[in-house]
Amino acid sequence: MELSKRYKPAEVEAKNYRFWEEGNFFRAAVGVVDKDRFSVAIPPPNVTGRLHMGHALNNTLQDIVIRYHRMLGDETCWFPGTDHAGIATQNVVEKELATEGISRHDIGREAFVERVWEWKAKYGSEIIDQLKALGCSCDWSRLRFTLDEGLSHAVREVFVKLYDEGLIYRGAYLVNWCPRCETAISDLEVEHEEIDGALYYILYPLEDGGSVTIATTRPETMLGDTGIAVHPEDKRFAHLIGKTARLPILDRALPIIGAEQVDPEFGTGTLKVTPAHDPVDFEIGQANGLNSVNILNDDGTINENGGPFAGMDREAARKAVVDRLKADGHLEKVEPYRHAVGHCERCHTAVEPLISTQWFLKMKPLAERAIEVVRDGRVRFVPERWTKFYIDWMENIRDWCISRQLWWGHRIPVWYGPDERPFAAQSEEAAAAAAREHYGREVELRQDDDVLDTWFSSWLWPFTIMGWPEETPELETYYPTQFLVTAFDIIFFWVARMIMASLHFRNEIPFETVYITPLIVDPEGRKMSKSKGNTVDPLELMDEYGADALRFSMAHATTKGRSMRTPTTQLEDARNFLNKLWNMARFVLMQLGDERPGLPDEVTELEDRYILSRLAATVATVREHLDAYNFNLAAETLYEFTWHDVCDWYVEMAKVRLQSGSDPAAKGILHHVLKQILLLLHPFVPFVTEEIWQVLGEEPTSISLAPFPGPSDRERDAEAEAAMAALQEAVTGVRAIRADLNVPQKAEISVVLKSGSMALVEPLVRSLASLKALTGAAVWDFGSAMTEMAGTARKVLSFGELFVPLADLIDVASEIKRLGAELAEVSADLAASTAKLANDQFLSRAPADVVEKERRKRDEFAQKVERLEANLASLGA
RNA sequence: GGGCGAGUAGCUCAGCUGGGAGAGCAUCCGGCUUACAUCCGGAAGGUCACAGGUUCGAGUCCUGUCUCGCCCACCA
Repeated sequence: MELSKRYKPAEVEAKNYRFWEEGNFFRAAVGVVDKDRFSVAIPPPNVTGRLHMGHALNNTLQDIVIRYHRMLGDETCWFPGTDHAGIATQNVVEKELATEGISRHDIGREAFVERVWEWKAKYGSEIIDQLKALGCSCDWSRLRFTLDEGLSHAVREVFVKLYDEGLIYRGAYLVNWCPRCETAISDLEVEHEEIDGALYYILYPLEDGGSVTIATTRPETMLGDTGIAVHPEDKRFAHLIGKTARLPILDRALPIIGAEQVDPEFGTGTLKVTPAHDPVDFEIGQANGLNSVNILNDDGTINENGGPFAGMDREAARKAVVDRLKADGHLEKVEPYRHAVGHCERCHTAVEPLISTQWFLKMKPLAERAIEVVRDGRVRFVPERWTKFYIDWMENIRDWCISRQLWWGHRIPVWYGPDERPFAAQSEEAAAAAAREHYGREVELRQDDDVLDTWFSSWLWPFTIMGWPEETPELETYYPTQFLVTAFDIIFFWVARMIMASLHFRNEIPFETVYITPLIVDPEGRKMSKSKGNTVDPLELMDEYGADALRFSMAHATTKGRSMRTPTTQLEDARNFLNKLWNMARFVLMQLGDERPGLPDEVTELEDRYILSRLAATVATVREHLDAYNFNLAAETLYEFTWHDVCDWYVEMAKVRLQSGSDPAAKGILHHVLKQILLLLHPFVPFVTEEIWQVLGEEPTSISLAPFPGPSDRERDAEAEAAMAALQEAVTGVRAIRADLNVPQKAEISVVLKSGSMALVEPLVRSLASLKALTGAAVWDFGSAMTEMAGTARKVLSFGELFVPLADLIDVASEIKRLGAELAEVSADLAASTAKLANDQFLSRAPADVVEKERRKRDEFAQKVERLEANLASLGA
C-alpha cells in the first residue's frame, strides 16, 4: 500500500473511528474478575454544548489514560453521557421560541418541555459526534442522559430518602434570584464582577429630631428598609439604640438596633437594614425580629410594596428613588464607588438577593465524611494543591438551594395536600397513598411546580450511569471508578457533591484520583469567554491540523500549573511531528516491502544496540510519566525519541547498511522500533497510529487492543550509549567545522581523529561507514599522531581531538580566535571544578558519587585545556 | 480582606525528590542528501523577577518585596 508523502488526517480519522465502532473495541465487559478494572465516568457535557477547548483538553486527557489502561490489559470502561443542563437548555429553546415571537408562557409547561425534548432529539447528539471526532474511546453502548428514565428514578429516590432523613427542608430564606431567568440560583452560580457604581448617602430623620445618614450602593432597596443598625460598641451612635427613625418617602417607622455585623469603618458607620434583599440584613432582621418587606417581583420590577415606584424596573426605580430623595432633601451626597456585584452565571444579569420559599439540602452532615476521605488520601487530587482548596471550602460549606423555578429538569417529587402538607414520594401514586393514610380519605394533590438544580442529578452521576439504584453488574464490576478529570471551577459544583453523594448512598468513594486540568487561557493570559470574544474553536483546529495534532499539542502543553495558553505554535509542532512519524513509517515500509521481520535474534551493530537501549529507556520513562499523570513529559519524551534518536540518528545510520544491500538486522530493528513507537504513541494520537498499524498489517486487529510496551529482556546498554555519544560528538564536530569554515557540501575532506581512549575509538572504527555518511568526509584516520600541516581545522572533543586538513580554506588567525574562545570557556569550567574539589566541606559533605563525578569532570576539562593549548601552540599562537 | 498560580533565550514554555541552564518557534549561515522543505546540518541568544537566608552546593528549599492572572469573602 502506498502512503502519501504527507500525512492527511482527513483521510484517516473518520475511517478509523468507524473501524473502532464497528469492531466494538471500546465495549467493556461486565462481571470479569480475573483482570484489573479501570473505569472513568465522563463529566457529562451539556446537551446544548458545542465542543470547546476545555472539553477538548479534558477528554483528550481522559482518552489518553483510558487507552493506556486498555493497552495495559485492564478491563477498561469509559462511561459516556450528557447533561440536561436546566437553565442553559431552557434558555436555548426559549431563544428559539423568541424568534417565533412567542414565550414559553404562551405555550405552557407541557408543550414547552415537549419542545425541549424535540430540540434534544435533533441536536443533542452533536456533542457526542464531536467527542468521536476527537477520538474518544467511550463505550457508547452505555450512553446516558441525566434526564432519562433511569436517572430520573434515581433522583426521586435520593430526594425522598434525604427528605425522610430530614436533610432536605423547605423554607423562606434569602436566595440569589436571577430576574432574567426568573429562578433562584445557588451561591455557586453567582459570579462576582467588579463594577463602577456609586455610594449614596441617605438622610434618615429621627422621630425625636435630628437625623442619621447612611451609605448604600443600592438606594432603591430603601423601600424595603425595616430598621437601622449600628455597631453595639460604637460610642458615636450608642445613644441612638432604641430610638426610632422614619423612612423617607414611605414614612415607615424604623427601629434602631445594635448589631455586631455592622462595620463602623464603612460609610458613616450606620447600616440600613433591608432583611428581604441582603444576606447580612436578613441575618440581622431574623435576630432582632424585624419585618421583611419584599419590594421585587420575579422579573425584577418593583412590586406594590414600592409605593409610587411600583411597576418600575429596578434600574429605573433606582434613578427615580434617587431623584425623589434629592428633591426631598434626603440625599446628602453621592460618591463614585467600585464594588463587586453578583451576576447570573448563565445570562450575566445582575442577581438580586431576595427572600423566597425554596427547597434546601443540609450540607454539613454530608460534608464531614467527604472531608475525611480526602484527608486520609482515599480520594486523591492531582495536582495535590487542590486538596487544601477542597477542604477549605468543605469546612465552610453552606446549605444548597436545590429548587429552580424552571420547567426543564427533574420536577420536585413532592405533592401538597389541601392544607399544603407536603408528601415526598417516588410517584404520584405513592404520594396519594401517603396522603390517604394521613387524611384518612382521598384528597386532591398538587405537585410542586419547581424542578431540581441540574447538579442534583449530576452529583449522582458515577453510580447512576451504572444503573443505581438497582444493584447492577456494572456497579459490581466498575464501581468505584478510578479516575476523574475536570477543571478546578467544577470542584465545588460537582466533585465535592459526588463524593458526598457516593458516601451517603453507597457508603464508598466515587473515584480514587481526581485530576484537575489547567484552565485554558487566551494568548494574553486571560480566561476565555464568549463575551470577551477570545475563544478558540477546537473543531476548527481539528479541521486545520487534525484531531491527533490537537490531542498531542494538548498533552504536550498540559503542565501542573493553574493555567495553560491555547496551543498555537505547539499545534504546528504537533502536526509536523505526526508528519515526521508518517514519513518514518513510509521509509520503513519502503525498506521492508512485504517482510515483517521483527526484532532480530542477535544485535551487534553499535547503532542497533544504541537504539534498543534508548527504546528501553523511553518505555520506562513514558510509563513513569503516564502513571504520574505528567502528560507533557510523556509527550516530550516520545517526541524526542522518535524525532531525534530514531529519525535523526538511527535511520540515517541504518541507511548505510540498507543501501549497501540487504541487512536483516537493520530491517528488523526498524520494524520493531516503529511498532513500539506506534504503541507508545497510540494513547496520544490514536488515528495516525491506527492507520500505520493497519498499513503494516500488524496483529491484533486494532492497535487499540495491543499491549502497551513494558520492560523487556533488552534493557539499557551503557556501553553502546557511551560509544554512540562519542560518535555523535565526532560527527557534530566535523559538521561544525564544515559549517564554520563554509566548506562546500560537495567538497571532499578527510579527518584525523586522535584519542587515547581505545574503548571509544574502537567502535568508531567499526562504524566507519556511518561516520563517512554522516559527515561526508571520505577519509578517516584514527589514532595516528597528527603531523603538523598548514591549514588544519581543529576541534577538541571530550575524548580526543579532530583535525580536518583544509589547506588554503583555513585562515590561521580566525582559527586561533575560535580555539582561543573555547579555551577561555573550558578554562573557566576547569577553574570552577578545581575550586570545588579543593573545598574540604564539599569533599566531606557531598555524596561520594557527586564527588566522583566532579573529579571526572575536572579531568576532562584539564585534558581539553591541555589539547586546546597544544593546538594553539602549533598554530603559532 | 484571605488564598492560589505564574514571572527562565526575542516569543511560547519544559526543567521530578537541590549537584555542569533545555526544547520548539522566530533570527542568522549552509543545504532539493531518492522517508519527510510540515525537511536536513550548523550558529547565535539567558545576573533563571528582585532582596535576603539555609546549604559544601539554589532556577529548584525558606522569608520578604514587586508585576501579572485567577479563586474565595456578608464591608452595605
